[in-house]
Amino acid sequence: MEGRTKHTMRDVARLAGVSIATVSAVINSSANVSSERKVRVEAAMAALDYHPDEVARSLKTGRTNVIGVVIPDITNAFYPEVVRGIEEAARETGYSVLLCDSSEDAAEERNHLSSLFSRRVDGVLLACCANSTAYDTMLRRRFPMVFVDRVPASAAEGTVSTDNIQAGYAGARHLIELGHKRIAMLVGHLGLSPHRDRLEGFRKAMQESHLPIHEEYLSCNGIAIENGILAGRDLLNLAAPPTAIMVSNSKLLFGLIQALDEKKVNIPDQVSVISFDDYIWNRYFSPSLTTVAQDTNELGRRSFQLLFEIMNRRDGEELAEKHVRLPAELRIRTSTAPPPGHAASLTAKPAAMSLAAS
Amino acid sequence: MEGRTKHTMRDVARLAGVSIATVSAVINSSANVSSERKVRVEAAMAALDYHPDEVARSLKTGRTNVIGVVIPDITNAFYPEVVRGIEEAARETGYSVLLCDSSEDAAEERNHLSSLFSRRVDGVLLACCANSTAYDTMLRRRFPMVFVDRVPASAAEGTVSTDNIQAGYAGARHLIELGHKRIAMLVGHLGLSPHRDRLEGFRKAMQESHLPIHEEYLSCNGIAIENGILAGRDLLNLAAPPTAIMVSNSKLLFGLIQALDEKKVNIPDQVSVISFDDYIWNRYFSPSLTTVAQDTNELGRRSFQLLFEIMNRRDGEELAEKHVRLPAELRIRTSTAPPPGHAASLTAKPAAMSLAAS
DNA sequence: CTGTTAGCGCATTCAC
DNA sequence: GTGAATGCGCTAACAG
Repeated sequence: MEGRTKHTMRDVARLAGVSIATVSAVINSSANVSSERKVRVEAAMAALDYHPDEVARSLKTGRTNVIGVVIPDITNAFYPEVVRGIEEAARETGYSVLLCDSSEDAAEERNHLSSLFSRRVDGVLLACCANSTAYDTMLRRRFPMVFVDRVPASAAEGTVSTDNIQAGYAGARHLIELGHKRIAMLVGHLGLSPHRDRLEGFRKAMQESHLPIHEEYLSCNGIAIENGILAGRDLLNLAAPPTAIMVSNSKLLFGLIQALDEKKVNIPDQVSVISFDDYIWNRYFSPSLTTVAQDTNELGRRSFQLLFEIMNRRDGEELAEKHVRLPAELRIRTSTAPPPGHAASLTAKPAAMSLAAS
Repeated sequence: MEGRTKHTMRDVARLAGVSIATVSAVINSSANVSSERKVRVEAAMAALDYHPDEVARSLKTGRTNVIGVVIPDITNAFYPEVVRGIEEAARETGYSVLLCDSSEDAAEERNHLSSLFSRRVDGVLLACCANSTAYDTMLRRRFPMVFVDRVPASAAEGTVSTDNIQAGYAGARHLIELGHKRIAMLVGHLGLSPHRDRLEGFRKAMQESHLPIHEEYLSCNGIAIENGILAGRDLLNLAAPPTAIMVSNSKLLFGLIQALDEKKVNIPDQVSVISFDDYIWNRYFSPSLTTVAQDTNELGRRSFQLLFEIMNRRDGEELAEKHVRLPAELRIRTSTAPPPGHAASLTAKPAAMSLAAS
């Protein structure tokens, strides 16, 4: 075998002394082949180091067994975990993953979607970026697609996300139960459903407790570190700064921590901090970080499963579950505490770790 | 346009009133087509929402414009940054990325490699896991392949990695210059080239300074958090515990921090800690973490570029650069300090941030 | 059970 | 410049 010689089914058939169709049959176990011939074919395949050409097979069958995954930023620690879940589920089902990073850019996203379409992937998983509209072209083509995490309001079906309203609610409840009344939130970007939803949950919790929401306590300028720094500084300069801050994203969190550090503000003595998405390092911060966690791996798995259903459904068939919504889980650590000067925190002791079911 | 209707070049040709070959020519700008006909073809393509079938094209041309990327663990924060570099470089060159996660499992890696081969990707980027041998099958097939980060000793060409010997040396030098003499290292896994190389650099620096290396100061049991916890506990239980610890991996670091925390050992007053690979959160730890950083994005870009060369070289042609080695950069923060009881640290003040060139 | 045959959609000779 | 014909490697429908 000298190197990368191309061998086709013809070669295998010839060497095994059978027809091409027989080779195809043993590869796909699509028809019954006598075990004697089967052995001969397998021996020939091994001898020639033959591997079926998936490209040719795809052209013939019209399926590639590849899905496209378009995410806004793989260096955002949230997505690798989702991708892992997708990849695992896909692999178990015989699919490969074409990974595309849109860099939070709508034009790039459009290009990727178009490229994936041309490559004839069987379906697409999309976490869309702000101002994205590329997907409706795909939807109009009846292209199998599922939205993950970042879900457009217009999606009639095929969405998988954490219940972010619940997540925002759970985080805010925790702070309220600790006795906080002046609670701020670094929202992130209102054009992105997770952020928008978390704010909604926050509002809901505040209203339920008849707590005022000061507009100057809300910041929705973006999801980068820089936004966190600026928003943090602004909050600390307020005449009546908040006693607790909820941050809807880890990058914003880093910015906030930096701003807090500049002013030598102590967590949690002077201000409590709670963040979304639980990363492994959160528990190694000091103080360790209270967060509202998502099951990122499950998010990935479920989104593949839903896509799989869509890819394989019969024409016009309805989905058993059009929208998958996963529970969020509050993880209490030491970055949240009763507000300064607050009396005993007995009533504030939370009863359960998970508020998802409330 | 009712949905996902299949349109081929035939349809476009018919609508434009030209032949199939003409359509192909305008798509590939492979031949001169009169501008009048060109416009007609383009209009027809737009009207039919036609997108060339890359599968068919690949079958015909023998190239897929897809590369495979096999990494051991996408949830290891190191790899997403590498993948980002790869993806950017690939996209700029018109390639897509098929992402495979081997879960640090040699058998899984083998399956992925085999699958990628069948899918006729044009080349593969591989960060191999321990005990991996699957790649030599690919190499024997003369399959274009480049090793990234984790490089087998046997690779005759096509490797891209950080100079980890230098990295280990730089980290150890920093500790030595601070005045440390009892220095430990959580090595990770000796079957993985980055870890092995960092240990070598560590040894080199110690020997240069005539400092002894106590075998009980070295731990090479694995790269998981658990290994870090156990190794950390062992070190602290020693009669003469180290005054500085070098950790070759972020997961080991988390484990070590946990062990230190259990014993209420203060960083850097009682023990200095230095880690490899600089992640965004490292500077937000308290104390902020001194690390030896790699240029992960560049690692990705360069590995794609090298693969690109290999994929496109003429038969037997030699590579301009067979092995790419990138410099590491020491980033000094507050987790490293002179050892307890050490006199003024004037001599210990490091002169430059980057020791890469030393 | 096995072999023959006709395309899948496209790029690419070759005649015109 | 343009168009008709051939085949990339495979599957599936059919004939033996």
